[in-house]
Amino acid sequence: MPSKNSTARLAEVIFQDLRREIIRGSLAAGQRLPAERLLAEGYAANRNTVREAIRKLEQARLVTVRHGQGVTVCDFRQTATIDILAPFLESCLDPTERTAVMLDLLAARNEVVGYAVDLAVRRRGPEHQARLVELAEQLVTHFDARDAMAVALLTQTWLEALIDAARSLPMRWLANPFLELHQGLISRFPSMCVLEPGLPRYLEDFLGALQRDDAATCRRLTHAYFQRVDLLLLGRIGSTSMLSEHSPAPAFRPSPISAPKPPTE
Amino acid sequence: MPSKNSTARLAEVIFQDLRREIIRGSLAAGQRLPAERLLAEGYAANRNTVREAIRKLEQARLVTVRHGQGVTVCDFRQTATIDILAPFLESCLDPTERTAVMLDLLAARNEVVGYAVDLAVRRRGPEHQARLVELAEQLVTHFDARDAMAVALLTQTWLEALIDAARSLPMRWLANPFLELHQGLISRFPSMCVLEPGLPRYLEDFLGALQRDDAATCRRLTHAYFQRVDLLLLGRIGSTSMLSEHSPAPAFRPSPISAPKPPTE
DNA sequence: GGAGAGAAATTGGTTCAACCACTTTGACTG
DNA sequence: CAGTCAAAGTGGTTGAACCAATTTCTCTCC
Repeated sequence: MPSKNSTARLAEVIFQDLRREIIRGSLAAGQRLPAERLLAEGYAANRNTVREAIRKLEQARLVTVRHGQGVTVCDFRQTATIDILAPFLESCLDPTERTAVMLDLLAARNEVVGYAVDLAVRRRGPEHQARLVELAEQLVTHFDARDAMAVALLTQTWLEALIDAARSLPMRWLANPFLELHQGLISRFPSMCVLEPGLPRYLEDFLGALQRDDAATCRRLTHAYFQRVDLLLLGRIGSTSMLSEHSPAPAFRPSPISAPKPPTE
Repeated sequence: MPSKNSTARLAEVIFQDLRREIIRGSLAAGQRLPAERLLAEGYAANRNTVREAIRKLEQARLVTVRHGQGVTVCDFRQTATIDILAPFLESCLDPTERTAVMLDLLAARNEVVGYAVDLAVRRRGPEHQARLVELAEQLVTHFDARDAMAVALLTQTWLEALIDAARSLPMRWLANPFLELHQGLISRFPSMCVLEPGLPRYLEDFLGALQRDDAATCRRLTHAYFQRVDLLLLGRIGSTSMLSEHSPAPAFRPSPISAPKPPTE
């Protein structure tokens, strides 16, 4: 395994650290972040560096910044976007909530994929169809070779091809966080790569329905296949310690700040 | 109409300006941004201020930054997330593409809402149900009073209540960009507030189906209602100059930079 | 002349110190 | 006691300087 990139940018480290504190609740919603000068001191960093981290927190809708008043933590459960998924699964300390989010995430993913398939079948061009046929062949090849990792990576490509075929920018933008999360999970947890026995059958039936422009069947088949995959995944998650990689203690403790009353909105 | 906020933060202005340039294609995918020092000079700003803007672009997945190499523009059509929707509709210069995205957006919104309804019916608690009943009453009241703006705002609240009732964090995170966009549109374009004649009937039928735990019917009713609303909206968009508010010329012109070849990935 | 080493230039990353602008606080004045 | 205004605290911006990664180019050596 390649060692962690030793040249991590300090601003990025601070951003991720504060984000983790927010997700874990150490920095609770409504609470004020320590002043930039204090944060800089706490991280042994310069104020400008801290400010870059705060800009990223702001863009991720995890804090709101008001001139003269300070930086207040948002309730990320209410305000965040789907981008928060990966760091949430990484940092969340409550295994119950993490599992619940994982279940809901998989269901939502399947819903989005289902809609993408629907669009893809109706809007695809010849080049998209050729791409899907090509990917299906490669998938079956690696499936027969029992190469779970290759199948997982190609499944990622398969999903991207479906989204390309859907020719919908909002669809792509909606799906990107899911694809990114999927990518991150299979690269960090290779054991998440499963071989679902029904894969060749799914691909065959899918392409058949695709030829008939049968969007409903394509959607149903895809939904069913990924549900079976998710069942396998959940079985592994239940039996391993996956998703329980806890990050080390934060470099900064917001100790000298007694939780102030939520600011007047 | 209140004048534009005069105390806009410079870093935020630069961020939005560069974002607009990226969306419009003046800063094309693969191209390199001018060096931070040049950007600072172009905006008559300090380099640290420019860097804060670049951090936001990076967080929005519109650029990638590499030490020693520069800032390269991403293909936002491929890499962005649904957060880009509002600025895209604001800044996109191609009316054809803007309309296409608008149509796809509404369809995707209805798909997401449909899924939220499905979850909401199955997971709701008494407090959520009471909230929906209360909102339905208020909606009918304002509908009878022909108060289109109030109906639009309450519809927003209605959607949020449905998402709350779904009790799914990923669902909430998925829906937030849509809700935010909706909020921004109705506040900036009050003419987008329509009174769909079938609203009272929809609410009545919805609550009836809710009582019977009939998720499928609730989903179908909601989907149908919002499709009718969208039809009205699209009629207005077609007949007015809505969504054609072009921002002023950018403060910065990436003139001295001849498009370099895409960097080796 | 070509390959390789190394210096120089370019670019982002970080630091320091200072000052401006907005908000809140609280003491002072009437 | 109310209003005013100074002070404190906080984010916003600036300028200069230096560090670090990468690219580019030149020079040396074979």
